[in-house]
Amino acid sequence: MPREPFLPMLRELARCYQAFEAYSGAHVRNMGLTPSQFDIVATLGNTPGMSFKELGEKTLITKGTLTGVVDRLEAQRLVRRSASAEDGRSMIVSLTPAGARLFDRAFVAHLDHLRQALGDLAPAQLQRIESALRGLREAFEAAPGAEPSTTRGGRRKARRTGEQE
Amino acid sequence: MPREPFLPMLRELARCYQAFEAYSGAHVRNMGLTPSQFDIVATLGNTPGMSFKELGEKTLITKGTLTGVVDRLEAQRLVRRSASAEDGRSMIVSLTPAGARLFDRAFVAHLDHLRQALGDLAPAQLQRIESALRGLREAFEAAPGAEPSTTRGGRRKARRTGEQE
DNA sequence: TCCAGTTAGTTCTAATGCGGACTATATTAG
DNA sequence: CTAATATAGTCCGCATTAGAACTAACTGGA
Repeated sequence: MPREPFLPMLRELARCYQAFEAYSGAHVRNMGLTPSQFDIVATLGNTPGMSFKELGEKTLITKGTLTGVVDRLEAQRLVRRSASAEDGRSMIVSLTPAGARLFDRAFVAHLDHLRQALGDLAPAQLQRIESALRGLREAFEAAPGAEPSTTRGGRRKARRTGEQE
Repeated sequence: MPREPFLPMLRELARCYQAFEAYSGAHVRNMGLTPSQFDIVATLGNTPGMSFKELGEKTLITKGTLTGVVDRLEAQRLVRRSASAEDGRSMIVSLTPAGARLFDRAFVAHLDHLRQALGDLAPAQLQRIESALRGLREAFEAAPGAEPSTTRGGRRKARRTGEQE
């Protein structure tokens, strides 16, 4: 048993995230969507649409996965692809009227569901958790060897070229 | 923009977990393992082996997934299945000598990698993060409608049979 | 003993998920 | 203008992921 003080914390991070995913995901699936699909619908709600790149950054879904998820949402007539007027490479994803109706129903219902779990936590407590998590995330992102992937965490723009440990 | 105070916190939870996965996963992949496979090897290291059930609880991998992950590790001769002497239904998974050697190398290397990101965090800070996360997890697990899955979080033992809201 | 109910693992399906190769388009250097 | 480079999405291979159905083995009570 190595006495690394951060190991129990990392274990708790994984358990906590999985508990959230399980709680949130079960409810989302009851509404006929996968968690990723719900993320997309929730992100596109009340917007005029956005590019794959922007959608991927907001939902933390990598581009390769995003193509498939949008494909399936499009097959259900919940979202629509259209060409960008500004950039010939870019596609705009937006909600169809049916998608917007689903958003109106599902998003509110999901907030209610989350409130059942988190409604009792004080705002100050939520703030503490959030800042604790932010500090932890920044530790990972700032570490040497932290690789900004093509889509995810694209904060810094193209540092050195070869960053293999 | 609904003013739910917990939404920014949940977003930060997801971002933080993904940052950890990206940081940890990239290193693990460089060693020729997937994150799940590494989890299994790390969990089995320095133990006489354990059942699928126990392994699933410790690694947070559901049993259906576990079968496939262990299959691939077994194909690489890193782990071994053997029948349990006590329970005819149960299989014991343990590291082979090659798996134990991999554990010795990879686990230490991975701890070093994690220390590069987390080594500067004070123990008190780690404690704060850990207890913040524990409180959050317990909120999800205690919420009405939180369902302990077959493998994960098996704290309560087999309540009612059909629980579909 | 016998049986109803439970549990351990496997199998199956559908959907992510990541990384890398690929195409088409944009941008920049010269 | 033209070549080199970078970017947006798609496609591919491989591995995970949840959940449900299934089989075999255990457990309890009558």
